[in-house]
Amino acid sequence: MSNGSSTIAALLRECGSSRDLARGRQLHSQILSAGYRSTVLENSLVRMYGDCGSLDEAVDAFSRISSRNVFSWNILLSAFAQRGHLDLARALFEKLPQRCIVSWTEMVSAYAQHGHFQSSFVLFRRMQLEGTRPTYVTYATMIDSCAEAAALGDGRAIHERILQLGYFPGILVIGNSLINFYSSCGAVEEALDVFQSMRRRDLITWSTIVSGYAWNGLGERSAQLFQFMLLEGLDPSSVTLVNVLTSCSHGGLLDFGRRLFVFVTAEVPGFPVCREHYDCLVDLLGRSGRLEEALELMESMPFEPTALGRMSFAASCRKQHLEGDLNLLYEDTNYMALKGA
DNA sequence: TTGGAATAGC
Repeated sequence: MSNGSSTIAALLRECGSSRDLARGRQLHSQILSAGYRSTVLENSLVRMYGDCGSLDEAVDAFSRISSRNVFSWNILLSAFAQRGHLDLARALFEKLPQRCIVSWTEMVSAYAQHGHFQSSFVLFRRMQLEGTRPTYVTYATMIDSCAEAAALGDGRAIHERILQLGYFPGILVIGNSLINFYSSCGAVEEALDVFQSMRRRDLITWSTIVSGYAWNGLGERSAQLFQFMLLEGLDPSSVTLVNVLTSCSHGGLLDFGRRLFVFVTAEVPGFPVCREHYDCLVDLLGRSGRLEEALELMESMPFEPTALGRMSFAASCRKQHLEGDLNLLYEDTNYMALKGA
């Protein structure tokens, strides 16, 4: 019987990560008709609805839990926090019957992810004053917060603390966050120092450092590191390509980005090319001032551009203060953007 | 069972 409910919990989890609300609801009614009742399962339902973005149903499922535990509360908090309902999340947080390190970290992380750098810092301090010890996840969150705010000094201080606590170089995600932090602040040499002192590196580590160089306009070194990544036997994932192409856009690396796209899609067997990659390419061309090429690509690519892709193209046109012929092009795409949005 | 993995222009 408990076997059955753990299988259902896993299925619910799948629905959440693929945002398959319809299937989640279906499972929900199956659970009800089978008469399954356990807090684990009820918590999984709240989580599924939260992950699918249906907060009303998450709240409803929460309110029906017969005996709520600390997991139930944290899952609800996370549903509010991750959808950006910071006030709701905060109110819940201050009433929470039991508050643990996960609740604190979730709240700190929510502020960081939505650009409230000060609030995340204040809460991080309060948490320690109230006697809760941060874990490495909390520190990784704080490093992300500093990356988001480009707060080089604060991030360095946290880096120091991380070293004192011994969370680096041993813990992989701490290293990954630090690389992201230093390169977001333009401190690529420090990002490389972190990269080199890591004991273990995964695909995220490599793609973060490759992106970091691209983001800062250092195409040669980015390309070099990308080669090393392949030599290490790591295949770029779909996310890696989006990530690096986006960084190329930011760093103005038109040639590297274009070559990378061609290489990966042609040379990596079974690489899952999707519309997001084409959107990135359109964005890269647009930002590099190649508006006509971007438009050609939009018309010839094997996927319909997404609303985001169209918007980014329209933004490139607007940014370049188009005149003459290109004005027409702007009108067209603006129209497309409006239609697509 | 809950919080670390990502898709980043201001």
